[in-house]
Amino acid sequence: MAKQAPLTDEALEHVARRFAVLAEPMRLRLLQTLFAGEMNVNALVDATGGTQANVSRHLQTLTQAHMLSRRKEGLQVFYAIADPSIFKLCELVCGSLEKTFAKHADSFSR
Amino acid sequence: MAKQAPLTDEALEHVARRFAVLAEPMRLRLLQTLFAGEMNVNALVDATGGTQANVSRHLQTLTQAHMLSRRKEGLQVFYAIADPSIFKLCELVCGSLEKTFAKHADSFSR
DNA sequence: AATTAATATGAGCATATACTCATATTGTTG
DNA sequence: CAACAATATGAGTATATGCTCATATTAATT
Repeated sequence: MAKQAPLTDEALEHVARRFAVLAEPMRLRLLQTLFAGEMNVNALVDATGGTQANVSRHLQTLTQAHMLSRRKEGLQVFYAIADPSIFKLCELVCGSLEKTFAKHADSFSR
Repeated sequence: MAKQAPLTDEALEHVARRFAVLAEPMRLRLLQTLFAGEMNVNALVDATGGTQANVSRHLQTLTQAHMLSRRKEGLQVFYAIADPSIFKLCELVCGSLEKTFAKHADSFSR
């Protein structure tokens, strides 16, 4: 097993930034919706129930973090999940949450 | 492969909350330091270079999220990583970052 | 009991970011 | 070229959260 190299402050900020991108319910909702495959903005607006402006902004955030890819086709813009590690990340967190949930039940609602 | 069940709004908020806890450099620094094993607050203050007040607050946040355990022994309080999925989470994000970093290099510094 | 040590917490300020509304931009069609 | 459709963005407001300083709490020691 390799020894854990201490991360630089800069590296830590990058990691933190990445987690921050995932720390918004609407962005998670968008990612979850895109699990089914590529989709344009209007479809995402419909699927998530958000406003067009807000969805657009969140898509920008996800794209800048290289989590989504962006493909323009005429008037429409299609987004898709670009980083497959997102799947595993969400699985991990969900799984861990379930365990914690089972153990602590009541105290969990915050 | 099981079909992806759509998450409720409440579930999404829990997941987002969990990511948010990991979205702070100082908290990541604390977690990284604790990878070596249980440690008391003073040791963590020294290791991270943070102020006592700030470290204490972040430890509280991590503990409330069930990521750390807390053990009191006389005057001292010892914290340890309570959720092993943290290790994998950090590995995943770091690995993914490295790949993205390699690909996009310059555009990465934000 | 008084003093000291280790940790936690209240209050206040500064900053970041999510949301909305309106408008700009970009590309299509008649 | 005018009108329209899909997406992006500027400006402003509200809220959340991190940080610091000072002080409170808890437990040990003399």
